Amino acid sequence: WTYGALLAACRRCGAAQRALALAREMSQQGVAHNVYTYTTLIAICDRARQWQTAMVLFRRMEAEGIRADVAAYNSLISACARGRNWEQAWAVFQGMQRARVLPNVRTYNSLISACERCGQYERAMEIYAKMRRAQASVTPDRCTFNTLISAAGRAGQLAAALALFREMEFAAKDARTPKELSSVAPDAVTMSALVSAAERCSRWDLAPPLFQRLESPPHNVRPNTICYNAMLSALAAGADAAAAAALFERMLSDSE
RNA sequence: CGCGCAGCUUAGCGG
Repeated sequence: WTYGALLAACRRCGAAQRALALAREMSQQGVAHNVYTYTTLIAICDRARQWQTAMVLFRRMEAEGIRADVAAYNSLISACARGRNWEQAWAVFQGMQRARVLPNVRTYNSLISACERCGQYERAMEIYAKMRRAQASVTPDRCTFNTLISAAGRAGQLAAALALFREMEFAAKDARTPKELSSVAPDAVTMSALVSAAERCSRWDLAPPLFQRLESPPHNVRPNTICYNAMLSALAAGADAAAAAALFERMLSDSE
């Protein structure tokens, strides 16, 4: 409906208050909410770090007899993840299975993200294994790997982070269609996650080669500001002033 | 023949 599009637009613009006002207006005018408007509202709670409110909305939706679909569950799991509550995220996932709603790659990515944010690297890897084993097995995408690399880096598991990156490279090499390739090819997020992982594991020496490998063929990743910041941070931690100065020059010339 | 914004996932630094 037109209200649904308006709510989505509010979310994209970060206008959470405006969206909530719109939602109330809908109710007052007797316009029924549906699974799309609820999902948008839950996603707004997600970004606003209000996982409890997200739970309330979800329950209200169910109480109104609206069946949650995979996207509705995903937005709720994501809200729990951002709220650093992996146990709640897992509970929602179990409820989803009881309701016989099939998880998709975003479901697993959000669960992995919940573990990552809670410092549960091992658990993140278990979920990764689980998603591939499931009867309706789900193919990991770039986002799955990026999140796992970040989790490994935070856990001080640099070897694991590098192994995940290698898996990613293989998946990209084995891609049979452009669509498949674009779903797994490393990107700027991969680059910053790897550089940060090297820094966190005190292997500053590995940051420049990783950066270079990502920006070279076949990956051809274009570093963005976040990548440069991650690199500068790693070089600073490694006390490599000369390399940092050189990188800074490049950063300035690249932005032209 | 494919694609086409009503909804869901990932990275750095500073504050």
